[in-house]
Amino acid sequence: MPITLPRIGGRKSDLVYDALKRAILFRQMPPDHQLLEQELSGTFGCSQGTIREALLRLDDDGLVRRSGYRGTRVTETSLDEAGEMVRIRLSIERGVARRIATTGLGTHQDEIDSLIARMAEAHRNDDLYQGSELDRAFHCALAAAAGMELLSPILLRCALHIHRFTLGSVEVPRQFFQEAGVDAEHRALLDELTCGDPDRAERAISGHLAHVLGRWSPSLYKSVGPVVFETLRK
Amino acid sequence: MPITLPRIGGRKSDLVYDALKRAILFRQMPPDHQLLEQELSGTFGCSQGTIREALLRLDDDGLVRRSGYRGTRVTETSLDEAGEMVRIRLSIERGVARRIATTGLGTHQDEIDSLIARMAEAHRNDDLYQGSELDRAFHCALAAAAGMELLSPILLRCALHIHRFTLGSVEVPRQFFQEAGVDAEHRALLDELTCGDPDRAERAISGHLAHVLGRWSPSLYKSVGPVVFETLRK
DNA sequence: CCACTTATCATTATCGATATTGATACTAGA
DNA sequence: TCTAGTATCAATATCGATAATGATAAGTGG
Repeated sequence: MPITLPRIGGRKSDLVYDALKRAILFRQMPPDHQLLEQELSGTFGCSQGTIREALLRLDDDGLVRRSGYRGTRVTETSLDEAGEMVRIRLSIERGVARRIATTGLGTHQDEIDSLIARMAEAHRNDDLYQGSELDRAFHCALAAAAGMELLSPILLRCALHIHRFTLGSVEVPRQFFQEAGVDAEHRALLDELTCGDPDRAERAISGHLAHVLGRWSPSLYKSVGPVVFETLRK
Repeated sequence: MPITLPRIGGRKSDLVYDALKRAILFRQMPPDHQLLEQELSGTFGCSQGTIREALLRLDDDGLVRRSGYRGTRVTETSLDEAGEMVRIRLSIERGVARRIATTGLGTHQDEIDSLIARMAEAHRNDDLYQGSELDRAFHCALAAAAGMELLSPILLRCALHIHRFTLGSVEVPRQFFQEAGVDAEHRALLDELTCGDPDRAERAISGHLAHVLGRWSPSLYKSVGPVVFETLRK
């Protein structure tokens, strides 16, 4: 019987990246907060180069801004920009939904099922960060299943900034997050997506995004405007 | 009189990044080509860490795919994915155009003028790579002027992959590129954008993208479908 | 012959030290 | 006092060497 030991090893830069990302998403590090490579290398007990690698990734995520030789700072966010992210995300995911409706999930079926399960798990454990990571991974996997892998990074980025906005300005009651429905909701979404009808699939994904956003951040949802989620692409 | 010397210094990783990017865009390194950090460090005469930094950036651009401990390879491209990039880009730029129509270019005026001038210069020198870099910077600056700076990276990425597709499968006659009209074209676009009428601005940017794409890659333009460029957002 | 372990190899990941940069405070001369 | 030049400082950027990883080939007991 294979006993589970605490995962030792793995890339240190990943740990640093995750820790910093978490801190930024939850506003423990507010916008404009400065990050020093050497200081962080002390904090995390690793070398400056490892910190640098994590910071480079955060920079590409748009969570920090690096200006050569002059330091690294946490970026700002705004309702407007989050709104734009929502619109782009919606546009991408509509296309993804339509394509999945006709081609199915292919080899990504298992991966996607597993992601839904792990998301439910994270929700049970009340792990917001893990939940948001998995949610992004889930939608990203849908894009991959639709054969739009080059779009995944864009989608990932949009979702990340949306999550950053919603997590940073938490208007969310705890019990919502623990709500058992999250699991069923994703499975229902998946059923609609694979039903074979593009219009129905598109409506399903739009509805899902509207529903979730409306609960997590009513202000952002309102700012984008409900009508945006209702119109069909074609 | 300050004599102009060849720029020495600057970040080495930038030089490496540019050189590799160019090679990928022009298909001197085809999809699936493997890039070895140590070999490249020899080629470029710098350390492995510097190469790594360049490769990380290319990875974020989506031009290469790094899989930990297992190597770095040039990614694939396809007509379908390029088409998606075009649609996303169009969607973003329409929003940018509408906003610029109402708010103007603000402090970005000079920067944008300068970019147009440098683009014309690159065209005169027949420098395709520089031309494409500046074109992306131009559209990116428009987004920034519209106050959508978080969108810039996404736009940049879309444009990059579109350029990669068009540059990689050159159906382009040389004389087109040297055509004097490129400069005037961008200035005319700018005039339309700042005319104050959102609908007109949106039509202008859509027309510009359709026009340019149609000349650079008729097949991609056709694949996306002309009608996509015609419909108004609102 | 086969499952399972071990060795080897190609490649990336990490480290600690040092070089470079850009901003700012300081200083000497007109 | 002003100003050009210089020293200092807080940062990142780079380097060369070494460690860790994953894939695969080679060996080993059954």
